[in-house]
Amino acid sequence: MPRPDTTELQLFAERLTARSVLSEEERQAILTLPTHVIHVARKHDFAYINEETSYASLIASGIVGRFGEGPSGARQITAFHLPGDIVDLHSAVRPVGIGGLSALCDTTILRIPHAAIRGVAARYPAIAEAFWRDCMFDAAVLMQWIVNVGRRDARTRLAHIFCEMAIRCGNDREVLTEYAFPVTQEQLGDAAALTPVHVNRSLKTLKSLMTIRGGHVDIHDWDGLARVGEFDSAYLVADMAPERNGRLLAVA
Amino acid sequence: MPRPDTTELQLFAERLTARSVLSEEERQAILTLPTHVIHVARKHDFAYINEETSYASLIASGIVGRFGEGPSGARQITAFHLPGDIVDLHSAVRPVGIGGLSALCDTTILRIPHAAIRGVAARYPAIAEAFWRDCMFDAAVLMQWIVNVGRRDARTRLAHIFCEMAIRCGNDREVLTEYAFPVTQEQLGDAAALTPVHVNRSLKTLKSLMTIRGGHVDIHDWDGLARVGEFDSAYLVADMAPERNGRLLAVA
DNA sequence: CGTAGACTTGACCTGCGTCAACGTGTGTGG
DNA sequence: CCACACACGTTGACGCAGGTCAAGTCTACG
Repeated sequence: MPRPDTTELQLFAERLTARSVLSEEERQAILTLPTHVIHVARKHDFAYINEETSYASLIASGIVGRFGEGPSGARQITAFHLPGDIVDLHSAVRPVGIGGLSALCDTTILRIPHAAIRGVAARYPAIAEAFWRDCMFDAAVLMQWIVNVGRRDARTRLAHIFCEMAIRCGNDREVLTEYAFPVTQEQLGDAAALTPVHVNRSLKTLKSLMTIRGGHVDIHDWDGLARVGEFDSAYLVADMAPERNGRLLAVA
Repeated sequence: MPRPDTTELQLFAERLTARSVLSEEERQAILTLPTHVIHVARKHDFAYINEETSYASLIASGIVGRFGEGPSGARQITAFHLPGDIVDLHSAVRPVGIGGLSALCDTTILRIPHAAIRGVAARYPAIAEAFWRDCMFDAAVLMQWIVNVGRRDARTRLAHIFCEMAIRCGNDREVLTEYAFPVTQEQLGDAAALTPVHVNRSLKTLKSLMTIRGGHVDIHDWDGLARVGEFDSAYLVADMAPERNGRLLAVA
């Protein structure tokens, strides 16, 4: 009888194999990772910067934001994480909180002990490689986020975020012109480095291209939105030329 | 007879061993990596986003900025790299440019073929782990950069950058109250998401805490600068508790 | 000693923040 | 089934940090 968590681990395994080449045995090793379910209510933080951890967190459902904050308490969201993401895979190799983690809506999480993650990575070098590569995709997103927050105006920033989520919600394969994105305008502001008031005003100027209502995004004009958002999906998608993503570290 | 590049590889090896535990044999494997020297004149770009590469770039001397840019040509520097850094270690596992690379001053670079990097990583799992960990330190810096650009005012942003460089120039061990940082105010602006004019004005308000002149930074009041810059070095420094940084992936 | 790139300074402008009030929807208890 | 509360969204008036434009000044190097 299959364990109840298999479905969520499968999501994670799919994400990995979309970017890296894994054998069936390796895939099975991922799917049999031990997990422990926890629930986090919306707007609750469940990890803090510089905190030491002994497990990684796989999102089963919901949305998680990683954030930093200034002494005044002003938050800056540095990344959104969706179901199937391990929000802190990096902690396998440096088990220190690199930022806070907050559930943006009601979220359920599977905790995976670091020991187990390190175990599969040690036994299967191709898995270690896949983990490392996955972390590098996240880093690519971070760089775009800096450009977004640093060099674009409010309208453009928001458009860019909605474009990015449209791709990521479609599992980096297809563009979803409609997807669930249950965040408040205040949280959008924390991500885009804007005040909630200005988010509201800017969203109105995007009305012909996209709308968000009740946590649901509708993109009416993808090309237009991508143009306004100065969005190029290249940084997100893995082209799966096997010589790029397959077992580069495997001993000959 | 030692090869001429050994000195620079040693810098890189030191950086690795400051964060990860490596055996003498593994250290030797790093030091005997094949390299090829190239020189890049100041203000010249030598890598572009989405470009495919077959080597990684170790800085022997000089400073390199990674940048993104908007369609209008406005640049945003997302990271500074110093001698001893491999600016694109991530490319070992995803050989696609994640951003442009520009020499901020005259810079000499050692190119190391991906094949060689993958070779040592495959032969020595502890080295693969060290590489991965190193990339994660860079990611931690990226997150702080987002907070910096998103949520702080001009004066604070600049102070934060000078604090970060004071630690990094001291090899993440000591705070240098004086260090070489040969960048123009325009480049500082590209990093802090400010115009050169405003960088100039903001630097003047920091005069009592630090000054930069002719590419040389003098910090007159470290505590004051760190306070103004809302700077906490925890994200940069590796505490070397061996159970955190040593050979986590080594098979028992 | 001239020229080009960096730095400086001033005057003015604007995108976004701030503050404050008012809608709107949804879930809860009576 | 209503009402009331609370969180979220919306709108307007106004202020300011930082952008923009433009004119110097300094410095290194040929």
